[in-house]
Amino acid sequence: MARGKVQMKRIENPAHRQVTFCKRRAGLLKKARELSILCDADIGIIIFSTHGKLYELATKGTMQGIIERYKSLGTQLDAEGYQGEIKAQEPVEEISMLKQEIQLLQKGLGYMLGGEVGNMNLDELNAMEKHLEIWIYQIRAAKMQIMFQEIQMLKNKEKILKAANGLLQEKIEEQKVIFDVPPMIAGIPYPLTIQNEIQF
Amino acid sequence: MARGKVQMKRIENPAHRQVTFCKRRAGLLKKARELSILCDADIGIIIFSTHGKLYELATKGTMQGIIERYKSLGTQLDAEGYQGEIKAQEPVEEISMLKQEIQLLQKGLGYMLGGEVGNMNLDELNAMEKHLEIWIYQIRAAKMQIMFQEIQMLKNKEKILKAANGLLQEKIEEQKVIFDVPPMIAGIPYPLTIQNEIQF
DNA sequence: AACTATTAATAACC
DNA sequence: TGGTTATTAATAGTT
Repeated sequence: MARGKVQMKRIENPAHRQVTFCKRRAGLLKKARELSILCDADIGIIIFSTHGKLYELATKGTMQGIIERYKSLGTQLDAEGYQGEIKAQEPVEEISMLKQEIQLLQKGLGYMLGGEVGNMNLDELNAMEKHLEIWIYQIRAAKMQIMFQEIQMLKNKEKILKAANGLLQEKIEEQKVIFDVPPMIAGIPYPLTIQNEIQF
Repeated sequence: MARGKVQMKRIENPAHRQVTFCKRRAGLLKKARELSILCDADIGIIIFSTHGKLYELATKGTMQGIIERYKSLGTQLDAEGYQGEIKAQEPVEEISMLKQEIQLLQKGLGYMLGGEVGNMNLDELNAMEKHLEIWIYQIRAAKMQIMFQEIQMLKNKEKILKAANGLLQEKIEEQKVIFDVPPMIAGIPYPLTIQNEIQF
């Protein structure tokens, strides 16, 4: 659209191609944002450059959200059924999702804190902030859950071990009574008096 | 781009909005195809209209392929780096600091999400975002620290209890040998075979 | 859906 | 990279 019509084929000159990629990519994303605002559409765009660098846009929620929406709709149309559930039931899946969220968060922050802010209006910034909040919440919640689970597990272990210790002590006492054993010299440290101190 | 400049906000007239959606959607997809051809980029676009209708474009492979590529890249980047050094000062002081940060964060969020954004300029928003980032980082790091400490403590407890159990068992064995006691009928569950399952 | 008067995007150049 | 400008491309309002 300027200084001569362009042929619709791959630009061979790498420098030229890079410049065009930059400019047209910006234009495409702008058009997408405009369409989303004007027509209230939810749009997700993923762009991989020749050398595999990722550029993305998600106009309403997150890319993750759009992909899930896409898949949920896709599986309706397609009997093949893919892997549908991204609902993070499996730990591995959860961790994967977490990492994605973190990446999104970082990307969003980078976008905002970089020089691109000048091109965003207040509504866009507002939306970005809401996303931020959601992302943070999700990340925090997921991590908390994992850690709480570990704590719960360890507490259970402790409980079981304490109970086992109790039984063992009882047994020793029984044996002492039955066989009238004199107390051992090398005393065993009483297991219920563990200090809540942290040792590294 | 024609017969008058357009306001960047949602078109309220439904018929008008629908027409614009059609035209601009076509334009967007055309631009995407051009970018893909000219610059050899792999592009995926997902569009959901207001009423949930799906439009999509995948320039090279399938949308599925693009999504998988996107996800693999997302999970590839590891979220290391928050192992940060929060100087474990006095617990009370730390908690107090934490509370202050949370208060600040909540205040900031309330401010931003409460519609006051209109009165803030881009620089102010930018500053607020940076604060947000810092606050989140600090809160997360501090919480992590506390939880790691608890986990560490519980692991130590477990270790000590296991050791104690071992000693007690040995003692029982000794007594069995010394006094030739027949094995007890009510066996004690072997304490080192605790499952890593979570009980609530 | 087709037609244009305009605006928006951008190819080439710096 | 990041600007400028001559042109082309997209499209808002209209028919």
